[in-house]
Amino acid sequence: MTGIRRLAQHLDISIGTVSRALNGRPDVNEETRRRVLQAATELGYVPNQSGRSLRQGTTNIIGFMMQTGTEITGQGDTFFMSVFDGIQTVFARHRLDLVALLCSSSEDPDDYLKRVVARGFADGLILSATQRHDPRFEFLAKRKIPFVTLGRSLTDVGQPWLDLDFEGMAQISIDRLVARGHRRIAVTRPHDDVNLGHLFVDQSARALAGHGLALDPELIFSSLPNEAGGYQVARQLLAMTDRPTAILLVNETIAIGFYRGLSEAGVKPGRDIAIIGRQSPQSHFLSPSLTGFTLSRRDLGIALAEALLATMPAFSHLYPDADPRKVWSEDLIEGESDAHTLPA
Amino acid sequence: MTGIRRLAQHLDISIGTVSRALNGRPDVNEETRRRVLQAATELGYVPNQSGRSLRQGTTNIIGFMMQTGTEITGQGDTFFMSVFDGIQTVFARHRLDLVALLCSSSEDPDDYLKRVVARGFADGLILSATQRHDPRFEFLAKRKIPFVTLGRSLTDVGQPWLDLDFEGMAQISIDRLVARGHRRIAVTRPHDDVNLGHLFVDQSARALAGHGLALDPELIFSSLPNEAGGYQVARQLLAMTDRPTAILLVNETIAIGFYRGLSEAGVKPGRDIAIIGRQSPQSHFLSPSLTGFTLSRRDLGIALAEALLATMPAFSHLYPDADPRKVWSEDLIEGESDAHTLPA
DNA sequence: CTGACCACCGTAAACGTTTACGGTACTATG
DNA sequence: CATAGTACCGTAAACGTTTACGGTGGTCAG
Repeated sequence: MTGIRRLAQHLDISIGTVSRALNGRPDVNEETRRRVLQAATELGYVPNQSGRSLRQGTTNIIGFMMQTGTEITGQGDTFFMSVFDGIQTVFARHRLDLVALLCSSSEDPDDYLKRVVARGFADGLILSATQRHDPRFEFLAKRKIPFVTLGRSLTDVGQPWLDLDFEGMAQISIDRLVARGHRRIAVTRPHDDVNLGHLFVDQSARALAGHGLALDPELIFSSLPNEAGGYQVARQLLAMTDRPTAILLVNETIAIGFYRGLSEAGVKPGRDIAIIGRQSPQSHFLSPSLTGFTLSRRDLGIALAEALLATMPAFSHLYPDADPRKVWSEDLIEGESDAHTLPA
Repeated sequence: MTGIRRLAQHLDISIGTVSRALNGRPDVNEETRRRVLQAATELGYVPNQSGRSLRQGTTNIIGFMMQTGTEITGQGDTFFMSVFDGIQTVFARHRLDLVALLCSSSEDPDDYLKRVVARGFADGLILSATQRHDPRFEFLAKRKIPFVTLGRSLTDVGQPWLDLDFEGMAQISIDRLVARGHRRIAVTRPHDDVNLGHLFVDQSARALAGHGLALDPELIFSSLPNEAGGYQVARQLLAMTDRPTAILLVNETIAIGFYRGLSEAGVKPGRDIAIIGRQSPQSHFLSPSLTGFTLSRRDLGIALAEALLATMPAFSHLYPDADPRKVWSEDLIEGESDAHTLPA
């Protein structure tokens, strides 16, 4: 005798009543419910998830899909850890288990997702590393699997998304640098077809145009979104005959490598070149200090979780006014790296 | 009509036969098996995991438990990503799904593990961030849940483990530095009760003793295992009146912060102080280049996976000679950071 | 007193598998 | 021809839940 049956036998009531009592159904005497609950903790009863899943067709699992290898995630991975933390706190409230689904860099993300879905693994998914055209969205929409994405995409199937305000960052950065006299301003972007690259570069160009300036195509640097990428960008930039006087770094981690590349050539941030980037736990150890954007990754995670729950029928009533699509502005932390000013 | 029943009806055979055919049982005609397999792909049939789990009492899931926050994992998290990658490749061969269970830094790892186990989540577990005394081991052993740990512990319940050869690294480093004339050699260790700290410091002391030297307790620096920790160590070290002439860095990530702290004071690695650390993707961007240990994290992951499978009854026959307990030696990559030599 | 209503509870089916058991038809052996 | 053996397949139980449905006993209004 195991499971709910054991509990029922012990209390000398039926398993139906036990189940109802545990699941908070109204049609059960409060006194019996109390007894059931007590016996459950006493006997250490915990419902079998397989039985429950089989019956209800739901797994109580939410998957957060990421990709291994910093070359792909590009945020130094600690970014996602913090976001994950925020998501976890929300789901824990609803007894939903959050797991990380790490797609190996050697596997196609689309195939990986198909496997996960075919297995009926999760009730909902959170997708990151969204591509500019992302076939995963259509796939999930067709299967009617609730999901939310971290990052916008041109592929729109009506799913909720959250994203960082890359346009805003570009605009603020450009305005700031132009005001300091810069005319030749470089920007970086990830090497692959991830959407944020387009958003960032395009808005940088528009912002420059607003000042009557153009974005020189030569000054758009594609890089791996990690330290190595930043280093490469520095080398390329230093090798140019007509160097830019300022640069925008779109990724969090590349500043480390970029600084290194500069210092090898004796070029000092804030004195010889102006830099605006993104803050990270690592960037605090850069010198001169980095001027860069920052936000609470944990809050972002919380918002992601709530956006997903809002689309899941079983929970949507709890989050009636969750923002289905929102851009998160980052705050600019002023450092020394963009102090470089040109004469008017 | 759904699932296996639909398939059976479509083929006009019984569900039992279908199941046997799909699961590779011997007592089914090869011709019918072929037909079943073909129909399965045609109709896109994929067995329901809940039904299967309920019947077999197994989930086909392996969990890799880590902790969020670099303050805890200490390896810059990219370490675990690579290990994860290796594990994944092995499990994929056996149709086991690997998920990452990320314990939030705000939750007690023991409680988290209990929740996971109570839910019957996984058939096996891989534990990281092993403490010197780790109650999780006894808990899992009592429940007879197969698990393997990345990292040794004083708590021994007979579980398999893999670990890095911290003793070997300490020995080699000390020998090397002593040969270069160093007498006052500092070591770092994580601030908490994680086992590797003890292994590393103790062996360093023994190695020094082998040369007739003692490890000055003042030269044992506890630090957070991240960039900030390395920076703090540098500050403390520089503030000492009787500075060490060499130092061993036990973590991968702290070199970044340590270098920064030194450079602020104009102290140059390899010229003013000798440093031996651990290589990481980030450390390649340090200058002067870091002398440090390295190993294939992916191979480590593969070995971890095989060690776990060897303890699982359903798979143990496939890995008869998997090493249940093994220390992985790292290779020393010679850089410039330990060039500093003292006169005899 | 009768009927309706209500609060609570028990019964049993259903979810989709796997697998022990037994049955059938055919082959080989004496 | 009788028997044993074999190859293959169908039947049905079991895994642990949830939940629709119906039943029981009580209360209360008419």
